[in-house]
Amino acid sequence: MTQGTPETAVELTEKAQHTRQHILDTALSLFVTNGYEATTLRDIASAADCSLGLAYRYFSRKEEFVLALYWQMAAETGAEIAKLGAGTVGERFDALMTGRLKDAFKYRECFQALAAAALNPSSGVNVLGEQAAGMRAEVLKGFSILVEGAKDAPRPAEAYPLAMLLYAAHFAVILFWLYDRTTSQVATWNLLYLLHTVLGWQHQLLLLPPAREALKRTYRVLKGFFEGKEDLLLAL
Amino acid sequence: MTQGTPETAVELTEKAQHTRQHILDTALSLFVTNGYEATTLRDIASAADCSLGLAYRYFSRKEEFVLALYWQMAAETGAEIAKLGAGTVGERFDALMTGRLKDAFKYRECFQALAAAALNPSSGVNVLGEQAAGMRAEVLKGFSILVEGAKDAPRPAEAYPLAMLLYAAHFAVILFWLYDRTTSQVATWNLLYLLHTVLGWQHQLLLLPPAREALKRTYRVLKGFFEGKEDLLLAL
DNA sequence: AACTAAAAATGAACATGTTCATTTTTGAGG
DNA sequence: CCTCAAAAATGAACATGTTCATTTTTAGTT
Repeated sequence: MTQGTPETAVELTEKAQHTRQHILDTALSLFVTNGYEATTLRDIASAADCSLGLAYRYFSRKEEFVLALYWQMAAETGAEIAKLGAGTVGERFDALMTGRLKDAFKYRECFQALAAAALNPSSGVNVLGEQAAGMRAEVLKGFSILVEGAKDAPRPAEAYPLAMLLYAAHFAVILFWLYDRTTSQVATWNLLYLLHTVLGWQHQLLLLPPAREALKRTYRVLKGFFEGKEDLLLAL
Repeated sequence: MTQGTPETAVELTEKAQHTRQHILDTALSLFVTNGYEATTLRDIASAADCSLGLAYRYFSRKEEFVLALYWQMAAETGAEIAKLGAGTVGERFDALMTGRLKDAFKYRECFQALAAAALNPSSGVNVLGEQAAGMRAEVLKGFSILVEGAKDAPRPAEAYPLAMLLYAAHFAVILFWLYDRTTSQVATWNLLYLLHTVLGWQHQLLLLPPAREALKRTYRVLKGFFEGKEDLLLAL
């Protein structure tokens, strides 16, 4: 609910927490004013009035600063869903994403760097996979609530698969937004509105067996993808 | 059709071409054997029997090596589409992507690095945008042919929008594949099969006005996204 | 107060991508 | 064969992310 490093093995003393937070705040503020790439770790250390080595005591790589921010935002997503007003799945998803992206705007460049790092499995930054499993489960639960609490919720059997689909869509939209070069990210807002429309068909569509079957298959694919398991059920 | 740097302003002499190609080949082979990250530019230079500086004469950054590879594969995509057998849109798309991904397999890690760089607008590597416009147009034309030559091609008005959708889907599948941690990328193959199924509905679906409208809107969103223009028609 | 082990903090050293001033090679013209 | 400017090639120097051996501080115990 607060910030940074979930499921970290090591406990930090109160003083360490303070120092860590101070360095993190300094770093984020430098990122916002000067940009992520342009901010060197020496800049951060000197702005935070500490040594280079100390920054590395708390953040094992540069991306870790943004990762801390990401954890914070991911955690907030659950809370935001809870605050969502009544409405259809489409409306709730739209409202959620619009809000989240607006919040993230000032850190857009930071998240670009994070996405780049996360896309590189060898970078050690894992937004998906192992360590993130807890957070993923939590956000997924949030999307379940989003679906189940909607006016046009599908039948129970389809609710969780649909939630998974929205979870994947939420990542896709974030990626789209990060790389959207249209002015004011117009394309992203149009995409969200389009999704709004298409999600409006969801309830009717899922009355048809082929659509239900496709959703189930989509669910299996995404589950395999996010969990990264070998998924012994190979095909079909 | 051959390799590297399309629309490069500077002309290279024959000797320069040779040297460049030699360095590129050396680099790619090192990438494959030792991995992209583990291969330093000093490794490349020494394996290619040249100085560090010379490598930079031909490749302004490390990612440029993989970018050259990417251009080559993107160019081949057009040729692969032409070779595609008869079949439905779904079958042809499936066959194309399966083939392309199998070809790309040995460079998977390289492309991960490239994707990471490409995702970072500040990195100067642009797989989309300006310089890539020519290649994009060409590949898009390829997808048009894929659609129009299919047994279940939609009506002409919908062909190009559908081609654009496939173009976007092809990027999405590549990204999915790059980050697919299931064994042998099973999730990706399942995804492709799923898309195969869903694309099988395309023809019937596009007889319905709402679906046609949605496709048209999707087209507009994607067009804006890829061209990165401000797209004055703001909403709806 | 003295001692001490753990925690916190330091900064020099390193690796590697990148730049650049300089040198060497090439090849056309006289 | 000589000249010389352009092309090709060099390698030292730089910037910055990262590591690590070392020093300083902290806090609990005697």
